[in-house]
Amino acid sequence: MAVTIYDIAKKAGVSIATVSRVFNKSSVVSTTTCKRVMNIANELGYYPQVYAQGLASKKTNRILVIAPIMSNYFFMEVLGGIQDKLLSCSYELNIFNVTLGKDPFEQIEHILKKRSAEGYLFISIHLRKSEWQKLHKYSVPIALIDEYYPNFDSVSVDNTEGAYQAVSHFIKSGYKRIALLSACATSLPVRDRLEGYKKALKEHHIPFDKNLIVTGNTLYRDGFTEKAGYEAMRSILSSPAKPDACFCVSDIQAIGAQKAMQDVNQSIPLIGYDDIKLAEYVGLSTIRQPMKDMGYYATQSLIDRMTNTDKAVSNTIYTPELILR
Amino acid sequence: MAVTIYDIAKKAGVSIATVSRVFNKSSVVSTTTCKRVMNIANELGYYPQVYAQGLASKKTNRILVIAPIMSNYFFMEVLGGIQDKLLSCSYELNIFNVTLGKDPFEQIEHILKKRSAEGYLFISIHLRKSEWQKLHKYSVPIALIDEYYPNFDSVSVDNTEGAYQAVSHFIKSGYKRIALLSACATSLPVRDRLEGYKKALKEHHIPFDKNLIVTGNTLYRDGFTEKAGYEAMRSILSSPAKPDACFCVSDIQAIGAQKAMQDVNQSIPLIGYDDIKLAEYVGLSTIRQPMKDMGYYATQSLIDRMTNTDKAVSNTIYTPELILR
DNA sequence: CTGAAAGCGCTTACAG
DNA sequence: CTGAAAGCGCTTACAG
Repeated sequence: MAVTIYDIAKKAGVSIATVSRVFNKSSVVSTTTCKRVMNIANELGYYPQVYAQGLASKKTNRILVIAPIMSNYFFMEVLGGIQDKLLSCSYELNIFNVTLGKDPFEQIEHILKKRSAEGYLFISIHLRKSEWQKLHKYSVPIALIDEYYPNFDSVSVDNTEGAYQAVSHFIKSGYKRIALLSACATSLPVRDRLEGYKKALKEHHIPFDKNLIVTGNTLYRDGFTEKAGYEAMRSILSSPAKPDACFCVSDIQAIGAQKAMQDVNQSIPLIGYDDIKLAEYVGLSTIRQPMKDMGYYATQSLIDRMTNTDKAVSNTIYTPELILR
Repeated sequence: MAVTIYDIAKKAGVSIATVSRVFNKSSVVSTTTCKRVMNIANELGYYPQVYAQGLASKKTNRILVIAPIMSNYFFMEVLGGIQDKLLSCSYELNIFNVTLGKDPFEQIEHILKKRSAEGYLFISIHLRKSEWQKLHKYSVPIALIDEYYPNFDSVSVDNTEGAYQAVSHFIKSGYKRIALLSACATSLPVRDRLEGYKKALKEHHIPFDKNLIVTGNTLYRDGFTEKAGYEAMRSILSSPAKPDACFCVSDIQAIGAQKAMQDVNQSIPLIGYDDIKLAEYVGLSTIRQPMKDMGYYATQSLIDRMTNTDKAVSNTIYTPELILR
């Protein structure tokens, strides 16, 4: 049997209300009783039961991270930032994985209805406007990472700008036929990056050629895999009118692409996206996203909202940075 | 206000006990009332409150993963396996990060005392025998991944064997001065791999030379980083008596090591450890650990124990596999 | 098959 | 500063 506040109360000769107050740091308790209670609690090895606390106080003290799949680089880094921030708070962190194949909105709505957390951190969750609207009606603290919607606090990176930088750099270096190694087009960041790609071309009066947009066949993880990158690059290199440079929507795909180039002993300049830690070690040029910071500040702004419901909505948009290697 | 069983009970004209039974699939409820209750629950958008359920039933339906840091490759893959298994069960997954710098045993003991989960999955947690002994006294279901202790269910890989395979392969290929690119010596797997390294040397009558054991200066994450690998390889390559091959205790370090070799334009054969997905794409030979399977089966054996406390303890030990690239 | 009732371990106005 | 008491939303013997 676990120790309860009743055990402590009895031994300390006080009421359970007092014990409860001690643990809630309600400053009204006298120092002496506070100390006595604490000592006895330690002695008995007391730990408050989260479930009882939650039920009684109607607070869960939990933050729920909602994300597609957790085992990917971007997510890992963002999560690192979230954890860093949470270290200084007393919130517990839960993670919910949106199952692929099922409607994400439905899953999220269910989760929200369960009310198992006080605040929600959405990572790379992309919904329709009408769906965001509906979620907004739940009027529960939500912060978005890697997505933007005016009604919610958010931290994202200007994907259009990132792609624009990469492609512009190629153009300025004299390249004309620039391939876009893309991923699943349902992904919003992917679409934005395509925008940036087009914008750069247009600005330099290079006609858009849709044959230069290539995707791997592997659709697992929206195509953000080494394998998908490998496949796409193989197909790029074997196409009749070979491109002379390639912008790739993620580093992980770019690493697959590098391998493909090596395997057929051909090489064109490549720029990836994300700047995952590995990029530096495999000599990959890329567009840097401050992933860790994004996690950190999104968490901060979520907590701010949780403690102050009517603070103004903040939408932070980072500018990505071209890293040449 | 969230919908409760009271609301449903009233609307359905039954008692709350009946509503509760419907949701607990207690088969004693008549099909007609069951349907009626279900319909009303859906209509009202009812979701049971986990905290109330937990308090009343004294069950949490949670599994807690306890691990050092989550943002590393090994952890990610193992977690993938855990999640795969959990998909078919109704347990919720929580993750607790052991904070570096503080005593891990103390942290774990606190967590266990809180009793916030019904089963615990330890990933890469290495304690003293006396500490495992103490944890065993809590008589709560615990399964170990990447660690072995006779009293707990566990899934691990024979680290000594893995290192032995790698080093033996080098020796058979004619190499004599084989460096060991190591990591933090407090890590049990690292120590076991050192064992295997020594064993292979001994068997082939090659004297052990401790100058061939190299570690990076970066101790972050126990030295399992690209950076630490890079540093170590730089120092290896600049040592007076340069080795002619190198076995590295993790792929992530090996990738750093590859970069180091490139930077100084030297190259010696390298074998890593883990077989992370990237290894294939950077052409890294390695010792494969079935990380995903480990997560999957450890979870399975934990759940088995949770449902059947006195099943025999199972210690699964995988044999690693040499992958040449 | 169903209901009344006690209880899970806390929190928190309300008095004093 | 402290206590008595109600209540959080469920579950589960115990009767019937």
